Amino acid sequence: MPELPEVETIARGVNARVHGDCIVEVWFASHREPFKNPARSQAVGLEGRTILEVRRTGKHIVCQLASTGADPDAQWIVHLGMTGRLLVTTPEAPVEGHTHARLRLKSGRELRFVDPRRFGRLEFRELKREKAFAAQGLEPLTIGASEFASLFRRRRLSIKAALLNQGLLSGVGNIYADESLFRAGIRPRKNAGRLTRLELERLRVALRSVLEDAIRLGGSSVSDYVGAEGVRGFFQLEHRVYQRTGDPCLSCGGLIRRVVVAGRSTHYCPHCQK
DNA sequence: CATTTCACCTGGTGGC
DNA sequence: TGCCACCAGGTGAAAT
Repeated sequence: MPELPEVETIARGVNARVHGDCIVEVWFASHREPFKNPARSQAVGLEGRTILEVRRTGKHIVCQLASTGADPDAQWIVHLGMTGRLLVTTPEAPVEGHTHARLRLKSGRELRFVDPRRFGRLEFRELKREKAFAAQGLEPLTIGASEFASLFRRRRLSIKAALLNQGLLSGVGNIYADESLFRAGIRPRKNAGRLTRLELERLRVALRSVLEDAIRLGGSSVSDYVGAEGVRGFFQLEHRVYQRTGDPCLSCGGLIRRVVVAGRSTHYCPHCQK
């Protein structure tokens, strides 16, 4: 579901509501183990910790947790998958279906993880033995021109597939891959290694600007995405190609086409993107 | 190796 | 109304 701008919006919203708060009690749904660590050990690790900060890294949400006496600092890492949501509620708020985790906080608030399709992941790390979470790929908001270009050099896959590869860049998903390729005027199926220096630089700038614009508008709410306080984003109103198959291109009037690239729906304007 | 395909899940939508 | 095929913001394992 969520890509970089949505995850950024959620992390900011959650951070504003829970930073400095203390986790009093943790509940996990019994039917599924959330990630590498079993639910029980995550709960034990989380309880009694103070949440120092909640921030985004790639598509991951990292909750930085204070040490408790002998235990060192820790992190709770949340990946929302396709349909995951991280909500701050009151304990009395009705518990909706597919709620997998509830963290009761000292302030009286509750942090909930809800995820119908269960593609999301939860991980607890104690920083004594494990290293702090780090994304594999580079951050598209800050990457420089030469670093960006070198990511794609000599690669034989499509530029769309390369943008989606989290080992190269962290945080780009289907919406923003399509939207940035449109802004840069590049065909999604074009071979990544054959892009010119000029095209790569157009793409880097387009990607950064489309992500920044989307963050400014609170992300894209395509179906049921909501931020921490249940507010929808508005960037879906700015989509120029994503899910606009058969609609007129807003630049040239030609029809937006849908193809499958890298196993994903891919939308582009055949006239504007070469 | 690099690249592609598929399975993992549930729910919504649109055609018949 | 019901049934069914298809689609969905992601990712990692298996296959090529």
